Amino acid sequence: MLEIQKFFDALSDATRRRLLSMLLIQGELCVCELTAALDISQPKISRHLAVLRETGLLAVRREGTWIFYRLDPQLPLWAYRILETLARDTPDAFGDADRKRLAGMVDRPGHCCA
Amino acid sequence: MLEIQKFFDALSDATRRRLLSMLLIQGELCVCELTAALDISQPKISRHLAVLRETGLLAVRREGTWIFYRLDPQLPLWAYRILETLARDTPDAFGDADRKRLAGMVDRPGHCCA
DNA sequence: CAATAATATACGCCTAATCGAATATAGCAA
DNA sequence: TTGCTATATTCGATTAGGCGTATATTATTG
Repeated sequence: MLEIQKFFDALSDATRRRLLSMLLIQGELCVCELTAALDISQPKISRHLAVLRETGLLAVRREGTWIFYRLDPQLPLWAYRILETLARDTPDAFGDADRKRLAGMVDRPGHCCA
Repeated sequence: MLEIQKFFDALSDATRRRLLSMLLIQGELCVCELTAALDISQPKISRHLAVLRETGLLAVRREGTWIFYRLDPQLPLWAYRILETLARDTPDAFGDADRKRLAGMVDRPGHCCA
């Protein structure tokens, strides 16, 4: 069950807010995509993903060596509402740049050139 | 201007969330009312009110020795939305008890017995 | 069985936030 | 002025959380 205190603790860090915003807008992403999108070291991304996972905000799926994260589909409505406001209505300087870096990433898993 | 980082820092503390919820639901309240409602020491309430004020979330009005706080009426929409979800839709164990204590308070400023 | 790629965790260090207790300030009334 | 009430601030101690670096794990491929 999602605890309010842990929920807001999670949101108090900018990296974690960027991760949540990306996942809300883009859907499922793997660690390497998030690392490229935010342009942040892999251990740092992994640690913050672990915090979000333990908080109960993220669901995980493994596919080979890749590990895909997404917002937990069972998120309570109040939590989802707040995350949606954060991702869509907040004047965040990062959102655009992060999505641009993701779009420019080469060799994205699941995006083979067909 | 309200900074996102400071906004979420403010929400990461339970006492500050309780203060914001009370002010959103009840409107303007003075420090002694908030102290009674939350049943928390006056210096602690004052310190957290100062944080919220400096963050840009609260507006202040003095009337004699009383100091009344309310949500800043100029709050950006995204911030107000999040606070509203917090105050109304969150399964918070404190909200009901806090309001009950406020209702039971005697000698509330501005609530003379008529 | 290597060797490599993707991801996760452990370790020390450092900064920042919170607390209780004590004290300071401001307004009002006599 | 003195005293009283409401509110704010300071102080020192403790604790939690973030960081970078290094290392461990897990799965795949040859």
